[in-house]
Amino acid sequence: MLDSNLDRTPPKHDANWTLGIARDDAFPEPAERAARHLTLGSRETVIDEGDTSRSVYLLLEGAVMLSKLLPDGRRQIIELLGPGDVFGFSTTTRSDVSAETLRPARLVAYDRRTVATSPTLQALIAERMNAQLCGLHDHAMLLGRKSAVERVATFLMRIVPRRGGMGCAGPDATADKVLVKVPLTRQEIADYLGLTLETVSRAFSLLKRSGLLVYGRHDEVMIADVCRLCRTTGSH
Amino acid sequence: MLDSNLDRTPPKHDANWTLGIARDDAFPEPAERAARHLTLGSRETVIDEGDTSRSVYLLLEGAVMLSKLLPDGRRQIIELLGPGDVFGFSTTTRSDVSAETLRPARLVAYDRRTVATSPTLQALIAERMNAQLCGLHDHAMLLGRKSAVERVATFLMRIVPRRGGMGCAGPDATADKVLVKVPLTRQEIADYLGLTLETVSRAFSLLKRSGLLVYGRHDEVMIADVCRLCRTTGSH
DNA sequence: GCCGGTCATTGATCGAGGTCAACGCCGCCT
DNA sequence: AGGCGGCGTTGACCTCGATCAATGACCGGC
Repeated sequence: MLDSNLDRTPPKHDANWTLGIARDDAFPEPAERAARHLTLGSRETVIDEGDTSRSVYLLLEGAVMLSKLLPDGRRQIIELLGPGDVFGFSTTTRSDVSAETLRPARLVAYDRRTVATSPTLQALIAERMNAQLCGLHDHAMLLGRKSAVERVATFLMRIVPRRGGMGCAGPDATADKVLVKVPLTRQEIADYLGLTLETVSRAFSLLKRSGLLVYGRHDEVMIADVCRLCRTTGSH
Repeated sequence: MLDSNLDRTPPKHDANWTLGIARDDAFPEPAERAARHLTLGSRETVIDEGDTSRSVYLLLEGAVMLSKLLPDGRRQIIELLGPGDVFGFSTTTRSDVSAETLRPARLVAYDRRTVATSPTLQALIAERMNAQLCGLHDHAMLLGRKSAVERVATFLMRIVPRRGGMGCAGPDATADKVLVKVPLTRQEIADYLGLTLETVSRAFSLLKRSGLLVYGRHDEVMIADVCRLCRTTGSH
């Protein structure tokens, strides 16, 4: 299914990178040659767990989620990715996770061997892996030791724009109230947090009743008190 | 992965193994000027969560565990490391995890800036990060979706020497029975698996009663039927 | 040997979250 | 408009694992 998307790849590089880490023309020549650009819509599969792949993907724009399945169908959403994040690692030639876009996305796929020959690219990717490793450490703490409400509060803090789960107390210009768009269904949030959808729903209701949350419509939530929400994550 | 087999020969630290970067008897060489060699005993702290550090550590021999604490004291053991694994990443200059040896260990600490300037070292480390990332993916699945017995079975499979959690069904030369040394207390296993020590103990007892396990003494366990144990991990 | 400390096992009970089920809301389709 | 299907909420009940507590096994020191 990855390949079906290849032919729609726009060869144009009007790509002004979101992160400013790198621009197309700044990449080492070999890397550029083996790079495939992908443009995907919302809710499209990038790769399935077990599929053969030698690519490392760099997400330029949009959002992607990585997930794994157990043989009996239990699912765990492993990681939520934003612009600049990388994925597609594996110890074999088969992907150890599935990847699906949560909204329209642009990404670049590099051949893994190519990456190894390009120090610049290697460094860029290593830098992100580093950060994502730390994110997974936090997530392991969440999955292993936090209560349902703490998990949901942590999740909400993570999707607050420009905060990334940090800096609750800082003299932030943004108000106490933030409107957040939740790009996942309750079932997906549950699979991400190691809960059931009912428990997630109950935690939302509880936070709403406590005055920490006010519903916008559809898939939007207004966080009424960011600091108090942050304090219920268990991490502060 | 952590390897509990006592007599397994550690990788020789010749030029091929460490790519010439970490030879005990030949440092400071150009690439190694910023490398510090450490030799630690069992149960020693390498670094504490929050400590300032600009180092990346490469474990040459022994075993190390990484853990995190919540402000209220809840602990999660994030990762168990064996020879060849790396740690010490962070998005800031402060370590996001604590690291403690589980048995006598030898390791090398590289300055992070040095790593960035050495493609060889960078590649070596990226390769391991890749593998450890996949390990963390598996662990997220365990923490989010597996039952207590499945977690303990998975844990045991992970510490079976030379299997690393894989290859249960293969035409493996090793017998059905394996003697495994468990280098963690029940409390530590619990903190690794997101359980309590009592639940871990009960799971052990249950596996023993089912005939999958026979106790050696102390901290040793004889796995009586590796294949059946593997099937109770939930992953196969 | 005896004693004290640490770690593991086992039992009894409790509770957070899972399961099962009913219902509500909303967008979509004919 | 009416009906349908997907998603979310809420309630009732149950279960798995947490908690509280007692006992046991082992080890080192004297």
